Amino acid sequence: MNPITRMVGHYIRRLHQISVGAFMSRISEQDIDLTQVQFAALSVVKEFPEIDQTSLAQHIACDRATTGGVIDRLEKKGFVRRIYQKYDRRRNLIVITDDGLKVYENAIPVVWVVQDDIMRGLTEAEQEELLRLLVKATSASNKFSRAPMSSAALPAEPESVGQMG
Amino acid sequence: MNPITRMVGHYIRRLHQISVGAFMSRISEQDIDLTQVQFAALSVVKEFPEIDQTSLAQHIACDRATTGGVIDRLEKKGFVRRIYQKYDRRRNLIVITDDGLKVYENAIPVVWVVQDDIMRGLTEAEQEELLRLLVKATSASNKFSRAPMSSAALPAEPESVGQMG
DNA sequence: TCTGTCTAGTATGTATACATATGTTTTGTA
DNA sequence: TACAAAACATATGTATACATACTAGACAGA
Repeated sequence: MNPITRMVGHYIRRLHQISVGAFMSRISEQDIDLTQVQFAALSVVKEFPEIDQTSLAQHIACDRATTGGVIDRLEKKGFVRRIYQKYDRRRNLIVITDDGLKVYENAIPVVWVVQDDIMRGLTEAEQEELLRLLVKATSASNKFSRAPMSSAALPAEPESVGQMG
Repeated sequence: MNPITRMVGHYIRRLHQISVGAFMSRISEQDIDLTQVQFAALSVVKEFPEIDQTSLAQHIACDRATTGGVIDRLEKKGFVRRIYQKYDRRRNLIVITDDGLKVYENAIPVVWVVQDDIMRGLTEAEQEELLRLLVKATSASNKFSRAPMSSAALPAEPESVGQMG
């Protein structure tokens, strides 16, 4: 048997592919033009109006360069706007548009369908356990990634690791 | 709390980032120039000498275009060679080089360290359970991805995957 | 005020990941 | 044998993902 079939990383990569594929498949069915990451960004921008890009990056667990690209594409579609300020000209503040809000709310039900697609091979108890273990593993290993999720975006894990982002 | 914190896809993406980050971190410590996917490709090429790119793609669960790029980079580093044939000029057959074999074998111990990095926040029982659920979920949802893993690359008995080291 | 440091965003380059299209070659079938 | 169909690799374009480097701006201490 090939060694890669014993690598947990291989299955994580695979499940990520499946997750992305399922999202794109289900979201296309509804004629919605969003990716998984763009949806995550929209949801954060909706919850925190006038958030700056660096804070947004921490919430969606991307680095600043990647987040800039995500915002570029969302802005091009008219789903968010950048607000340029006077009192701190380094910062862009991001806000969701009416179109963005509409798209976001239409996409929410899709998320739960995708959730089921990804884990449909598991029993209900297994689904809950997988989610629990994913949350636990990501919280514990947060420091290994260059773009760690912000503690604000983590579900109540007081001893979150220092940011490197 | 933000809805993305309840999305399983978000944690899968996050754990994938962590997994890739841990691999690059540990592999760099050993001055080895390989990515996770390149390692997977090497391991398949070593096990199946003169494999063609499409079969390789199925084993590492990438599409053909991506796999072509992976082979390009491995070839540029001198870790694999493409063999162009006469009796079927559509196919490239891939073989591992001596350098590739050396690098591959040096990288193997790193994989188990990474395994531990990724799941270090979990108990031993939880680690086995996570791996089992990942295998089960990926097997069940295989059809949702555009680049499904070939059945040949899937473990015949999921239980055996849980054994590490 | 000046200066060094920090921060925010961007630019560039590399690596997956995949859709779609193209071109070549082989194969199956009429 | 001729031709349609399938297979294989590649080309192009888009989207994460991140390292590194750079610019501009803010800020704190001398």
